[in-house]
This record gives sequence, structure tokens and C-alpha cells, in this order.
Amino acid sequence: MDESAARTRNRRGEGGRLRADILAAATALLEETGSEEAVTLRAVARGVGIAAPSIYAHFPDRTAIVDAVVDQTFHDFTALLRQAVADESDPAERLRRGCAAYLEFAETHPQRYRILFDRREPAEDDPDRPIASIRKESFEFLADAVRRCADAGVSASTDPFGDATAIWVALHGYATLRANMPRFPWPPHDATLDRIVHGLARIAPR
Amino acid sequence: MDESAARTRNRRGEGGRLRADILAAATALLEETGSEEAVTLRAVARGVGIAAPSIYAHFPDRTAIVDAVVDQTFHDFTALLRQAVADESDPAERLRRGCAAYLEFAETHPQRYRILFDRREPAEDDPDRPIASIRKESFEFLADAVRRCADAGVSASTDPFGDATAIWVALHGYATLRANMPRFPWPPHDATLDRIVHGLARIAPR
DNA sequence: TGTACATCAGTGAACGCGCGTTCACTGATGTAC
DNA sequence: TGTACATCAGTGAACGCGCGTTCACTGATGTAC
Repeated sequence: MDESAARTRNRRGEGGRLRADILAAATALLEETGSEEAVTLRAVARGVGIAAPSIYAHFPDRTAIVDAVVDQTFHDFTALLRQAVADESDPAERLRRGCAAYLEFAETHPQRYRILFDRREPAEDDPDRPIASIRKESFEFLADAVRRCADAGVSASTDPFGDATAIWVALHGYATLRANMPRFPWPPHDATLDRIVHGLARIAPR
Repeated sequence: MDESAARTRNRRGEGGRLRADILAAATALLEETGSEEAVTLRAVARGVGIAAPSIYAHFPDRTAIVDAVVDQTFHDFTALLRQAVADESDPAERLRRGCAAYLEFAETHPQRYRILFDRREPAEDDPDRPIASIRKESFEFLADAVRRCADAGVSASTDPFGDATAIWVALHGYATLRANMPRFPWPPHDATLDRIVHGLARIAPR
């Protein structure tokens, strides 16, 4: 996203590259301004260094750009979660790592995290872009981790689904409040994570 | 907020009544649309049934309207919290009632709750409108309740501040996720409240 | 190897819209005499 | 009790702005012959 550089035209057959540039500019704009409304078609075009109408070759309208950012973000988010727990067989550590990765993503990309979870979902899901299912999927990830702890006897949970829900809301609340209140005297990251994992997943402290 | 009714002009000396009407319209607009950006000066004027410039007699600019809604909301919120725990001497029940009131406000006025906690605070607080202090104050309310539990020996907490923080983020996460995901299979309200109060405030189940 | 041409990536000007804000104003209401 | 007048609550028209979107276009790039 270099606004001043004169963009060199893509070669034939490489027009698709502009799509990636548009997406990158939109993502940067969202992350910088912290506002979905700031991601205007014209602002994105300025970010890429192209004329506004050029975007229409790659996206049907403004909302499609934002939607694409959401899709990309969801992909990045779940990939990070999956990667964080890969190769971890100890169920308690697995849960902890998953939670830590969740918070890490939210801290590294606060606005992209917001766009995933901080908007109200529609009464009925668009079959093409089921935001509710997307959210539920990342929740299921958590529920699975708690279930493993319960199955292994590491957690005293009698209701993994309910406990996973509690963990989820705590993670979400921590992620958003922490981003919104940088000057609050937050306890150390690890201490809060401990509270959440031990207190809510009913795992005894190590 | 009746858009069609022809508004009868306020009598002399009662011009201030329009201020209240503007505030009410702005609040209704925010609560209906769920978007701060939707609270435009012109939309508010339409809601009240007046010409847009009439607002300038009562508010210096658009942001002042939103600020006034925030101030009013903060007042309503803390008043509800205070009232919820008045006359309750049992510390555990006091904490529980405080948490329940917190969630109740967020559920009844989801968008007004959002406007309090779901925006990033500025790097430095405006001395006239210290949003950080406002938030901290409602948090202190929670910290005080946890402290009372610890002092009374009802809670096993060794760090009331840290535990109150954990409760706070869980309440906030629950409030916002619940509002954003009406179709998620939420466990019963009471069960989640129990998890939060018992698991995070370290109070043994009754 | 040269050239005419189709294709593709991207542009510039223009549109109508709603916005925040300003300005000069209007007309009902109350008050002084 | 009547009337002139100041005040107050609120208006209508206009401004410049950035927006999303449309339209006809341009000019470089590759290709067919």
C-alpha cells in the first residue's frame, strides 16, 4: 500500500494480481483506521494507487471488498488456531495453546478480529457466506479441546459445551476490552489466561 | 420519536425541551440501527420532526449528540448497577446481583452498551469526558464486590483485582457475543452466570 | 520478420445522493407601556 | 385593555464534500497472418 508510487500496469493475464492488491489495501485500511466504514471504495483505490472504477473489474461492489476481507481473515484465524495445537497431545496444554493463539490473533490484528466477531449476524444466514457457521466452527475448536480434557480426566467438567462457551466469552471479552482499553492496568497476560483456563475449564492449576 | 406528527413548537422558555427530544431520537436511532454512524445529524432531525439546523441551538455539532448519548448511557448504566446491589449485605449474593444487572443492561440496550465499551479509547483522555475513567469506575464496582467476598472469606480469591478483571472480561464477552449471535445455542443465562461467578470469583457453588 | 488487429488493464469525467454546516430569515409568544 | 416591540424557537435554501457507481474511452500487450 504505497500511495505515492506510480503503479506499473499488470501484464496481460496478470490482471488478477490487482485483486490481491485491493484486498491488501482494504485490510490495511481496516487495520489502520479501525473502522469498517473507513473502507470506502475510493479510499481502497487510493491505497492501491489506481482509479476507483478499476476496482469493478475485480469486485462487484463495495461490500464485496469487505466480505472478501472477512473471508480472508476467517481463513487466517482458523489456520493459526489449527497450527497452534498441531503436534500437541497433552489435552490441557492443547487447550491452553489454543486459547493463547486465539488471544494472539486478536492482539496482533485487533480490527480484523473485530470484523469476525463484533458484528451482529443476520437473522438468516446468507447460504454463500454463513457467518454464523464460521463463528460456530471456531467455537467448536474450543469445545473440542475442552472435551478432550474432560475425556482424559484432566478437567472436572461435566458439561464441556457449557464450559467451552464460558471460556469463549471470556476470551472474546478479554480480546476486545484489552484492545479498547490500552491504559487499563491489565494483569499479566499469562495470569488472565490461567484464570480463564483453570477457573472455567475446571482444570487444577499446575 | 414520531416522524409523521407535525411537531408543535415549544413555548417560550421551554426551548430546552427540544434538547431532550433530540437526545431521545438519537438514542432510539442508535438502538434501532445498531450503528453509531447511522446517528447522523439529519437522521436525528428527521426523528424529532424538525429541520436539521434546529439542532445547532442545542448541540454544537454532530459528535456532541453522540457524546451526550454516551454520557446519558453511562449514567443509566451505573445507576442500574448501584440500585441492583443496594440493600444486599451478603457479599456473594451482592456480586451475583451486580453481575446479573450488568448483563441485564447489556441485553436490554445492546447498542447503548456497545457504545460504552466497544470503542477504542483515545491515547489521552479528554479531561471533560474521561471515557477511561468512566469504564474504570464501573469496573471498580465489580472489584469492590469481589473484595468484599474475599474479606468475608466467601471467596478463595487471593487477588481480587485480578479476579475481578477476569469476571469483567467474561461479562463483557458474554454480553457482546450473545447480542451478536442470537442463533447460537446458548446455555441458560443462569448457568453461564454461575460459571463466571463461581469459577472466576472462586466462590464455591451453593 | 513485419504489421494489423483483438484483447485486456485500467482511466477520467460525470451522475445523483446524503452528509455537516452556514446563513439570512420568519412568525409565534410574551412583555412593557 | 390595546398595541408596539423584543425575544425566542425554529426554518429553507444553499454550500462544498466524499461517496458508490456508470459510461465511453485509451493505450499497451500479445497474437494471427
